[in-house]
Parts: sequence; structure tokens; C-alpha cells
Amino acid sequence: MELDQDMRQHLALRRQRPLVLEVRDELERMILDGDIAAGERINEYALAEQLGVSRAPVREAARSLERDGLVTTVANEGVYVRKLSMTDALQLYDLRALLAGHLCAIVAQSGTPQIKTALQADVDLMNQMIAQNDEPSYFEHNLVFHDRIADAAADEAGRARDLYVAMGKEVRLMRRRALNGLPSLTHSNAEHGDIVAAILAGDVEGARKTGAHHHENGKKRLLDRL
Amino acid sequence: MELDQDMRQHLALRRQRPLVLEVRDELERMILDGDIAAGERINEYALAEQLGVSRAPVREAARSLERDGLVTTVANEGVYVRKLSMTDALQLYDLRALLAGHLCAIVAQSGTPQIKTALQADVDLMNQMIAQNDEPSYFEHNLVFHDRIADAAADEAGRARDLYVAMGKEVRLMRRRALNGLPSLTHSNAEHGDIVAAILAGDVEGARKTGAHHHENGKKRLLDRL
DNA sequence: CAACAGAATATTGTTGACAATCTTCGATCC
DNA sequence: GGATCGAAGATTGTCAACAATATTCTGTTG
Repeated sequence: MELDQDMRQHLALRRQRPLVLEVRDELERMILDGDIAAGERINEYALAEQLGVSRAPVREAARSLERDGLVTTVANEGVYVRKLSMTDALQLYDLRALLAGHLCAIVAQSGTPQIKTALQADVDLMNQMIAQNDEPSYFEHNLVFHDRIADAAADEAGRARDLYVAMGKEVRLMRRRALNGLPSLTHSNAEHGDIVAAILAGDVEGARKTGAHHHENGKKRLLDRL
Repeated sequence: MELDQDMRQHLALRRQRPLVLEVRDELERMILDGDIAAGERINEYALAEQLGVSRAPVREAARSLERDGLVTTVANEGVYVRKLSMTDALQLYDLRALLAGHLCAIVAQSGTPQIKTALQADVDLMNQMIAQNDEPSYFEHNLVFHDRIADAAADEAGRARDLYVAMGKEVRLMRRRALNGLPSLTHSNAEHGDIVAAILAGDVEGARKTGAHHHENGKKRLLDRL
């Protein structure tokens, strides 16, 4: 009998996790946390030693991360933590904005009432956080908000969601702390409000537009810093 | 398993290239050509033997292809040629159409005159091919046309171009021959004409719209076949 | 001192072997 | 006959050693 692939994967979760997945997660964390600087070479042997595994899982993990754009490989030389050029970064923001608009449009078209009320609640909550001058909480809940939209669209655009999330990690390679400041937060959450308003109204193209526009702020901040 | 002599020679001549890249290309070809059916499991040992290499490069190649969506891996069980569900396929068409629109918009905004005349020439040439009832040539040049647009946008959206191309391969996993027929070709090339017209006019949003619309035909054909 | 060649070292590329896990298949029991 | 269990085989997971290549060091030469 032939099992469905999804079923196979589900069953696999019970089994012990292969080392390559552990290594992949840890290496990804190291890169995103900046433990290894952008442009720096990753020493297979040293990393394997550090993690207490052999080089084979390390190499496979690197191969996996390569497709996510987190590392680049040079033959006979090694794998490097990817160093985003300015143009790469700007293009990344554009593309991610495009995907975000797509996701917002989908939620506007077929989001459940539960999702919609949750999104409105998110915006309200973030407004409270701004009023209380609680920037860390805002920053954190901002991620929750965007994840909620992405997850809500996952049924109809799973691949787009995955790409959106992966590119969120890629953006972090820039490793430039964006200290927003309160006025910026207010502006940001106003845009969140616009997105939610369009979604609640079922305004597909409006949601696409506001969703994309909101994500272009990162690009603007980057350009301002030039 | 016996290895083809040409294949051995091919691998030997290109030894400066890491084996994983050779294996990756060959495995990708096998999948796209349907040598290995969708949903089928890939036997690491057998494939390694067939290619005259050890299993490590094969495993790395599979890990690489995994991120492209061509294979899926189940722990302790193996890697399978990805089998696209109908919903996956439909979503893929949507997302690829979105990217195509993005690329067309970029060319409309900043394509060089050389590119624009070349695109117009492509459409004219394809019209001739239709008139001559030469469907194979049309099919081939159709790819040239779309590649030209994608490449023209690569400077400003390299990542988007790469994704567009990769998803083109993913779509082929459906492995359903779309026998177009002449009327369909005429219609298809009329849409090409619309895209080029918008690009020549510098109509960014028009190019986005016609570019995306053209790519939704694959989705329509898929739905018609249900 | 700079430039260069070549040895020494470090690192990646590849392999074959062994361990862990899954699948198959037959024996046993009800 | 069908279900269950376990041994045997097949396949993946991991490792350590070796080969190929790149990098660094060092001494020599001009």
C-alpha cells in the first residue's frame, strides 16, 4: 500500500529527528543571531566538532540553507554566510512586498471572520502598546500580526507564505538594527490599520496595495541610511 | 547496475566541478524528463551506483533539490520525487503569474530599446511560425520569449527571476502534456502581443496585468481538465 | 625588501564501512 | 483465512579516513 506523502511526513515526526535537521536549525540560528558574521566562512570541521557530529550532516545542512539564500557555496573553498549587497537587499524588499500584498489580498478575499476579528484585535493591542511606550512588546506583536496574515493565507498560498517567511529571514542578513522610535511605530500601526480595514471590507486590491506598501518601509529606511 | 560509457566520460571530463553539482543536474534532468515518476522514491544507493559516485554527493544533491520543491524528504525513509497535489499546482500557477507580472512590469519600466525591439521581433516570428503551422518551433520560441523578459528584468529583480525559472521547473512535475492546437497558439501569441505592447508603451501596470494574465492560462487548462 | 617558488598546513571533496531504522516475508496462533 | 510477531534483508543515517584542493608559511633570490 502506498501512503500519502503528508502522512509519511507526519509519522516521521514521531521518529528521532535526523541530525541534519538539528544542525540546520542551529546553523540558521547562528547566522540569524549574528554568531557568524555575514561574509564569514563556515568551517565544516570546526562546526561539526562544536556540535558533536560528523561533517556529513553539516554539509547537508549547509546545502539546505543554500537554497534559502542564507549561505553561498564556493567550490573547493567553502560555504560563506551570505552577504547581501545593497541592490540584493532592495530587490528583496520589493519581492517580499509583492508577496505580502498577495497574501493580504487572499485574506481579504477569503479570510474567516475569526481571522478578521483577531487581526483587528492585534491592531488595537499594538495601539495600546504604543500608548504605554512599550516598544519591545510592539516589536514582538508586530511579528505575530504579520504571521497571522501569512498563516491565514497559507491554505490558498502555502508556497507564497513559505517564501514570505524565508525572505523575512534573509532580510535579517542585513543585520542593521532599525531603531524605530515612537513616531515611527504610530505610523507603522496606522498602516496595519489600513491593511485590516481593507481586509475587513473584503477589498482585495486595497489589501494588496496597503499590504505591499507597508512592507516597503524597510526599503525606505535602508535607502535613508545611505 | 551498468553505467553508460558516455556518462562516465562526461563525469570524468568535468571533474573540476564538484560531483554534487553534476549529480544535481542529472537528477534534476531525470525528474523533469520523467525518468523517475512523480511520487516515486529515489534509491540513494542505486542512483549513486548508476552515476558512478558515492552516496554523499547524491544526498547533498537531493538536499539541494528539496528546496526547489522537486523532491520531498521523509526521515529514515528516503527522498521522493515531489507529487504535486491539484491545489499545490493551482497555487503554483497563481504565484508564478504574480512573479511574471512583476518581471513584465520591471521591463516596461526600465527595459532597454534593444530588449523591446527583440521582444517585438519574437512575437512577429512566432506569428510566422503559427502561419507555417510549425507548432514545435512555436513551443520552443515561446520559451525564448519568456526567458528574454525574465533575463531583461534580472538586473532589477534577480531573485524574482530565479524564482520564476525554478517554478517553471516545478510546474513540469505535473507532467501533463498540454497539446495546444493552432487556435490556442494564436490566442497565446495575441497575449504575447498585449504584453509587448504594454512594455513598449512603458505601461507598467498594464504590463504587470497582461503578463500575469497570460500565465494563468496554464491554470485554466488544468482546471478545464478536471 | 619585494617577489617568487615550493613545502607544510589547513580545509573541502569523496569514499567505503558501520549503525540505526524501516520493510518484507514467512511462521505461528487464533 | 486473517492477524500478529519476529527474523532477515534492504535502505537510510552517520562516521572516520583518505584524496584533492586551497591557503599559509618560509626560505631564497633578485
